[in-house]
Amino acid sequence: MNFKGKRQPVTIPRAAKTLRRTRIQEEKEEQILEAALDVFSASGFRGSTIDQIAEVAGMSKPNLLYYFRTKEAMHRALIDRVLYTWLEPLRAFDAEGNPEEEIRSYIRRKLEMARDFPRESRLFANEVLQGAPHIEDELKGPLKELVDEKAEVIRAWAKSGKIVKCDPYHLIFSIWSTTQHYADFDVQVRAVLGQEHAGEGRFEDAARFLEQLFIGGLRPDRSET
Amino acid sequence: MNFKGKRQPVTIPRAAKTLRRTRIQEEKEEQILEAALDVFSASGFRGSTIDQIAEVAGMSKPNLLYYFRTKEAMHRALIDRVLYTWLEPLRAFDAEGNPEEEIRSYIRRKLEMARDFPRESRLFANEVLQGAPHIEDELKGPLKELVDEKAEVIRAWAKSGKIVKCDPYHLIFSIWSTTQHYADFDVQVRAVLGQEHAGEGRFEDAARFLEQLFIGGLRPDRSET
DNA sequence: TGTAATGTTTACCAATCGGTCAAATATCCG
DNA sequence: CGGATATTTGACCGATTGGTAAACATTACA
Repeated sequence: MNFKGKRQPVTIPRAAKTLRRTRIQEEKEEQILEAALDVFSASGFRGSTIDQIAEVAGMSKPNLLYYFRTKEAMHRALIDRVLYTWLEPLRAFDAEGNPEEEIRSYIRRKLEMARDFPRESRLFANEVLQGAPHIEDELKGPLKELVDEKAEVIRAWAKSGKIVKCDPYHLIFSIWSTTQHYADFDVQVRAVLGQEHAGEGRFEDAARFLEQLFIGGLRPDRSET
Repeated sequence: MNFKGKRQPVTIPRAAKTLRRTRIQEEKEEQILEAALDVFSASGFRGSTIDQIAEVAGMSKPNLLYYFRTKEAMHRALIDRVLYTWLEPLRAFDAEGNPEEEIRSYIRRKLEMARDFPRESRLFANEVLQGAPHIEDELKGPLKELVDEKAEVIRAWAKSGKIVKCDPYHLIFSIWSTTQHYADFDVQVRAVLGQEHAGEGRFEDAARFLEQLFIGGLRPDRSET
């Protein structure tokens, strides 16, 4: 909390007035966040050090701190950036579409994210797992609102008999958990599958299984009491 | 790697010869592991400090280190102790039983563990999430062997038409992920459900949903190509 | 081209990290 | 009781932590 005359660094002049960000700023901040994603996603916030990030980013620690004044600021910037894309698949969930096809493509999209952006998934997993000390507001705010909205869609589907009657929240949880499992618990998945089946094909296998499970499990055949 | 004449502390004389462990040793080691579980499960290995554990355990840091010579030793002892009970539900999986009932009760047991032993679940989640640097051998050894064995059982069920044809490994993964989600991502679950539905009843709701999903999804009705 | 603003680095700081040591204290047992 | 053993503690260590100060280098731009 001191700003004793030090030249104010430009760190994240988010929506600042006329302050343009230079080319170097864009590049370096990108470079830093890329490295920070590597480190934070692998060790969590407390377990990561600025030195590690600096080394991965290929720059000196004070140079890092010129762009992001604290470790927290780096983490915060990363979370903010990642949260939006992380929620995209759920946002694409369409009330007008065919339920079976919507769920199928939601699963597929989430699985593709687990395959293509595992670090982003692990970043959140680490954060939530450790009590979400930095993103509690995001969870109770934007996330909850979006889920509430989509849950209402699912509830409507169930009510009109398009899918089996079920708790929409736990349905969403189960899709999250099953798909993200392949990013977050990757080493365990690989270890259990063994070398033979741990190739990239595991995502195909997972997709096949999960679609079968969810489509079969939600089909409004003979609904339970 | 120094043992310059220091009186060897008794730390974990696992299966040591005639060396009885005193009452105090039992108590203190228990007390330490309890505190270590608290801290490690909340912050991961790298993010936890011996001082934190000492404070939670209500003893001085050197006293802690009298019973466990290093932070790693503490973590290792904790992992070893927890791994066994963590695998119990899967071990109970019975090849002779009724498939539907076996899967149902496996889900229920795993869900009970998520409810009653969330710290144990998070300890593993943290470890695996961060690349399982301390338990790789356990994953590729005992864990894989047990899963291989149970996967064969499931495969047999599928072959004989008792359940739908599906990949047994991904079935097991999906049960792990959906159930452990309620321990590992507890804060997120609570945040999304909101105060109204985040009570203990959420485990009942989850059990209902998951049983419906898995039983429905695996029922050998009209199997896919 | 000059100069003001921006970017980078070296040297450093106090706090905390995992862990050690010797001395002090508590417990056990004959 | 008394001595041997087991337990506990405060003081301390070098390494690492997040972060700073200020000198130095580069860039953008008039």
